[in-house]
Amino acid sequence: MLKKERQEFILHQLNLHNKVLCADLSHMMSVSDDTIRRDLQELAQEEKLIKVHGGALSKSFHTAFDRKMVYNLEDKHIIAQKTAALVQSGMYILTLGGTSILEFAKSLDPNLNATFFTCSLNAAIEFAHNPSIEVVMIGDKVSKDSMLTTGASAVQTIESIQADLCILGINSLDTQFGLSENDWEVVQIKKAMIKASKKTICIGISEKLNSQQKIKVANLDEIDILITELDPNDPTLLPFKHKGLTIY
Amino acid sequence: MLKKERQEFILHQLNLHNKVLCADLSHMMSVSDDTIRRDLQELAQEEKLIKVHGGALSKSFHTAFDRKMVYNLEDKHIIAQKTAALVQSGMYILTLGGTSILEFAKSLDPNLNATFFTCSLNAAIEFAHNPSIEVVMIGDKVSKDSMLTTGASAVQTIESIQADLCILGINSLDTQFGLSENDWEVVQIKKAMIKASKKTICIGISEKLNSQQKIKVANLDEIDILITELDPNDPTLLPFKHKGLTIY
DNA sequence: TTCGTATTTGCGGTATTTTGCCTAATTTAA
DNA sequence: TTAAATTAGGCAAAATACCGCAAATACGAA
Repeated sequence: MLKKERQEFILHQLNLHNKVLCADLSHMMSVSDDTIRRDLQELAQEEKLIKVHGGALSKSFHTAFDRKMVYNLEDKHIIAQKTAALVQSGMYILTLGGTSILEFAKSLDPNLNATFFTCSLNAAIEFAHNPSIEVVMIGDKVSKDSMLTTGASAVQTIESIQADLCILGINSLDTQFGLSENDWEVVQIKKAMIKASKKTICIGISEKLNSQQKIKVANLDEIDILITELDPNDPTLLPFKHKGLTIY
Repeated sequence: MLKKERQEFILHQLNLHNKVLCADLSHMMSVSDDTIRRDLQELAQEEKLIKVHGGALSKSFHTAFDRKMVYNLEDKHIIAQKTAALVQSGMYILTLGGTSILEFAKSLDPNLNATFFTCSLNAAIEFAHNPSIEVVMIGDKVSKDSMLTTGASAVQTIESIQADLCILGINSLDTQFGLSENDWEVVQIKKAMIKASKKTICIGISEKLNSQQKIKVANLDEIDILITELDPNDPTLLPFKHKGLTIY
C-alpha cells in the first residue's frame, strides 16, 4: 500500500468516525505504529487533522468556529493578559461567557492545570481547546440571548462548588449600585457564582464602568478585583480603588 | 512494445485499479524500472495521473477526497430532512453531537415547539439558533475529543428524563454487533439516552454501516428507526430491515 | 535501401525516501 | 505513586528516485 493511499484512508476514517487511534490504523493496514505516527504527523503539519496522544481527531469540531468581529479586541487582549496572570495552577474557577472571557480563555498558558466551571457554551468550547485545562459544563435550560445555561438546577450545581476564583465579565459596574445586569436568570447565576467563590474578579473594558442596569448582582464589597484595559492608576478607577477593590 | 502503447497500458491499469506500482508495471511489460518511471513522469506532467513514491495514483482517486466531502454534505442534508420529518411538536428529544445531528438541527422548522436535551456543546448552540426550540444542556465534565459532557452526573441527569425520542449519530452500525463506539464515556451517555427514550433513531451516512468499533452501545433490537441517505429499499439496508428496524 | 539524426532505453553509481526496530523520555491511567 | 502505553529520535536495510552516459532503436530523407 502506497503512502498516499494510507494517508487518504486515514483521512477518510477520520471523516467517518471523528477520531482514530494509532493502534487501530496500524492493525487495519498492517504497518507499524511508527509509520502511522509519521503519517499522522505529516497530515497534522498539513493541517488536515489534529494529532493527539494515541491517535488523531477530525478538524471539523475544532476549527469550525468563525471568529466573529470583536470590538475593542486590543483592549480585551490587554484585559485577558492581566487576568491570565492571576490564575494559578490547581485552581478551581467559576466563570461565564462574554467576549472578554473568551479572549481570556485564549490567553491561558497551555500548560495550566486548572479546572473551569462554566455556564457558557462558548466559554466551555474555548476553554476546552486548552489541552491541560479541565472543563466542567454546568447544565440547565439554555438561555438563547446569552448562550448561558440558567435555572434552579444550574444554581444548585454552583452552590455545591467551592471555587478559588470567580471571573465575571462586567455588564455594568457602578460605585454606588455595584455590579448590575438586565437578565434576571443570569443574575441568579452570577450571584450564586460569587457566593461559591473565595475571590471574585470582574473584568471588562472601562466603557462599562459607571453605568447601571436594572437588577443588582452584587455590591462592590462583594467584589475583590477589578481588571480593565486602563493603567491601575488611571483616575477613572480611583473611585473603585477607594471602595476597596484591588485594581490590575 | 512502443512507448505510446506502454503509456496507454499504464493509464488503463490506473483506471482499473486506481493505483499502479512501478515494480509491477516494469515486470508486466518487461522493461526497466527507469523506463516506467520516465513514463510516469511524463504522464504526470501531462496531468494524466499523480506520481507518488513507488508508483502513481489515478487522478480521480485523489480528487475523490474533496468531492467526497461535498457528497457527504449533500448526503447529510438528505438525512437531516428525513429526520426532521419525524419530529413532532411538543416532543422531548434526547440527542448528542456529530455532523449529521448538526445538519439536522439546521433543518428544523423554525416554528417547531420541541424540547431538546443534549450533552453536545455544538449541538446545543445549533439548536439554540432555532427561536421556538427549547434547549437543555446536560452538564458534566467536558470530554475534549468529542466536545460532549460525559460522566456520572450527566448519566444521572439523563436517567431523570422521560423522552419521546432519542436521536443518535451512527459511529458504527453492524447487523451482528449492533451500534458501537470507541469512547467508553460516550458509550455510557448513549446507553443512558436510549434507556430514557421511548424510541431510538440512528442517523448517519451508509458508509458507517457494517463496521464495528470497540465498545457496544446497543443491540439492534434496542434501535427502532434507521435513517441513511439511501432509498429505504436499497439492498444495503435489507439486512437491517430484516432485523426489525424501520428504515426511512 | 542506407545513412544521419533524434529519441528512447538500459545500466551503473549515488542520493533520497520509506519503513521497521531500538532505546530513552514522556504521557496516561489506575 | 507505579505500570503501561505512547512518543521521539537515531539508525540501518530495503526500495525507489535521480543523473549521466552509452548503446539501441526509430524515423525521415536521399
